[in-house]
Amino acid sequence: MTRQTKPRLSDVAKLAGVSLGTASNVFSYPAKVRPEVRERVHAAAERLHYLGPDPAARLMRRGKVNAIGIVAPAQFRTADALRNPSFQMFMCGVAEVCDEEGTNVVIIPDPAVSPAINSALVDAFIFGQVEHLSVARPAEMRKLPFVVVDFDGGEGVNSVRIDARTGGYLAAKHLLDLGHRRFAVMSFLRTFDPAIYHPPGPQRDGSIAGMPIDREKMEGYRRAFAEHGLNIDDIPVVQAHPWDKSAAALLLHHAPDATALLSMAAMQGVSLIAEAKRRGRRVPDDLSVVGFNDIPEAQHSDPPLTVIDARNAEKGRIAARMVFNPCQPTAKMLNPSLVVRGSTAPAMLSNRQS
Amino acid sequence: MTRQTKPRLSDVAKLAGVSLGTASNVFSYPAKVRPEVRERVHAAAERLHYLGPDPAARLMRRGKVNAIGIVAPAQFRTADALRNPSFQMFMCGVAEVCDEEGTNVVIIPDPAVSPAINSALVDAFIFGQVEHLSVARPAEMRKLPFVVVDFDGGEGVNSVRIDARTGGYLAAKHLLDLGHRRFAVMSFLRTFDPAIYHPPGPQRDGSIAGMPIDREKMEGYRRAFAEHGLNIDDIPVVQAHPWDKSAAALLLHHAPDATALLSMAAMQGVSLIAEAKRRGRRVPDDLSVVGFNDIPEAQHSDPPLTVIDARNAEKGRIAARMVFNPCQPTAKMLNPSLVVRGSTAPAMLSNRQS
DNA sequence: TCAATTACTTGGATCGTTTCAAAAAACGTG
DNA sequence: CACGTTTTTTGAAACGATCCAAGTAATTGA
Repeated sequence: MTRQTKPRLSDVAKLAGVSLGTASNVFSYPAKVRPEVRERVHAAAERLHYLGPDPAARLMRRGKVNAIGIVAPAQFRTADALRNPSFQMFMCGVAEVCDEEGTNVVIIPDPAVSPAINSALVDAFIFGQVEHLSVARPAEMRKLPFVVVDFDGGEGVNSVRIDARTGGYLAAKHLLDLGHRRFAVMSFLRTFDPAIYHPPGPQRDGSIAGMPIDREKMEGYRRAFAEHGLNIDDIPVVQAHPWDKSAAALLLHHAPDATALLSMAAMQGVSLIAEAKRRGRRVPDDLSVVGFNDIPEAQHSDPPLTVIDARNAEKGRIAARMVFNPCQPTAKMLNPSLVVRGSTAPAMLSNRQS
Repeated sequence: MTRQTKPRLSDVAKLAGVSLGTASNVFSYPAKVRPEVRERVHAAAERLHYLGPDPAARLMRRGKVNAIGIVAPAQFRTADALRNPSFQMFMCGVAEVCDEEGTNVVIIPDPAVSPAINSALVDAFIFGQVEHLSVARPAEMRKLPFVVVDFDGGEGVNSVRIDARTGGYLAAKHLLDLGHRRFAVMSFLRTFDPAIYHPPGPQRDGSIAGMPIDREKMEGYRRAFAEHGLNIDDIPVVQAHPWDKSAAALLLHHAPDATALLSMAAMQGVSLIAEAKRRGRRVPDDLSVVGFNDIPEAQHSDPPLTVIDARNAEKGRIAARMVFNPCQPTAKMLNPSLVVRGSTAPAMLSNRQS
């Protein structure tokens, strides 16, 4: 007998001398089968090198895949998701729970960029940083549980998000409390287009921040500034993709006298430190920098970057648990915290007085 | 009519007044269907909120999932894979190709740790850093194409690997050429056990390096040393998990007079720089460090770490292309290169003479 | 020993598509 | 309009398991 084709459960059943149904039970509900028979079936499976029920066929009947899908943030393809440090932390959190549950993780590009989501075989979806609820349509249509991240889905939708408003507030307040009064902001640009410089001015709208969550950070900054009689509209902003290496130079060029920088992304915070040092400015002596998201790079830069910890891993864990134990849909909000490291210091007296 | 259950293709076909087969063709081979009919079917699908063929059923018939699986390195669960910087780069490379092909990526724990691989719905497997060919059994049994990484699978098995021997050689030669003569090595421990100090001695065997690829690095070091009349067995080695933060201190404690450090992992290289600075040693003035794998952290440390670039992303791209265009199985070997950054400098004269 | 109870097994229906041979329709031509 | 081609459409048979009602065997109690 040539083993041309892969063994099916029916082959195993035949060899073991039992019915297909019984063989199926051996693999799916072993308790239902007499140990002796079970043994025989396993032996037959062994001999045929049968690896267990075909996942596709099982899925078909059972409707369960043993996998959950993480959908990349807006405009991201799979590779972008894997490259992004804060999303990596989020995925790690999700994966920790999946490892416990014994399920696989599928990474899926943003549906706006690729239709791959429609052919994704998963039991549930986690939509990473969401802009519109519409991305969740495929999940709703397929009646699969899902969670949206960093977005308020409203009634009846699971969501987890960080209180970015408070995060922004804490970042700005930290610098203000250190006596800083001359600021510049690095905000988030979703696309890979060149960085944009937004000069101070009262007419700036929400578009100077890339995602809903970034607008919230900005509001947090605004509130902290207001408490010190400053207006965010008077502060220069550069909007750039998190990996745009030219952005740091652009910001430092347009805000040469700022003593404190607020970055909405941790990577840009790290770049700002590097670029500042390159320009001969000492961090934190001449210039303080605060980033957002406590990524590993923030800890290894020199000096280590002070950041707002957006608790990405925890966010991932919570999101995963939500889809694993489907219950009343809830909107969970996490509290960020300030992690003070070496990139911030009191403003020098000379700067304070200005 | 209550829409309790999700619409099936047969519902769409009925509503559109065509046969099931034709409706199927509309979604799978539109060219086979008259535009007018196609239109009608699409309209019916629209009305029923039908999202396209059920992936599970399609998979069942077609045998294609539109996803490929990346299996985590030995002993790694999914979360470990996502946390490891050099494996991240590898996965990014894979993902880039998958994004082009429009397929999803599934991350699967090492079969030795979790059986999730048996229920993984993928069209092909990429086995990340492999120790034994046996991990590929599930792929062989299911007759799915696969590639093993950093391992020679022998005849008839696809593989991609870095020439780690040359990598090790380049790293050691770089330091030797700079005049260094007193070394210490940080090698790789697969488990989370405490770091192990291996004193110099002729009896040390392969176990002082964790994976096949690490033994190759060690051989590269040995060759370079031999060219300068040195013996690797006379050099202290600490073997540690890449994220074991205590390992750097252990190494510097046991090799206080080394002027050059060779690390088999980039993260440990970064840690060594940090720990050395903490102990008041200047890098690269007093101490040179070379790491392996050009991860982002290597670029952002201070000073930036000199590394061997193991071309992880390229490795991922090649692995992915191999499983997408199944052809004659090949064993592809990549050449590493030395990336000189700020963590290495000529040995001081006083050290040279010793 | 027989009926009642319990513990396993069985066979066939089913999941929602794709596939493919065969039938039907449409088309072109003399 | 009858004929041969070509283009479309049809209907039934897979794909490889799970599920369940119904049947058979083993066990118990009297």
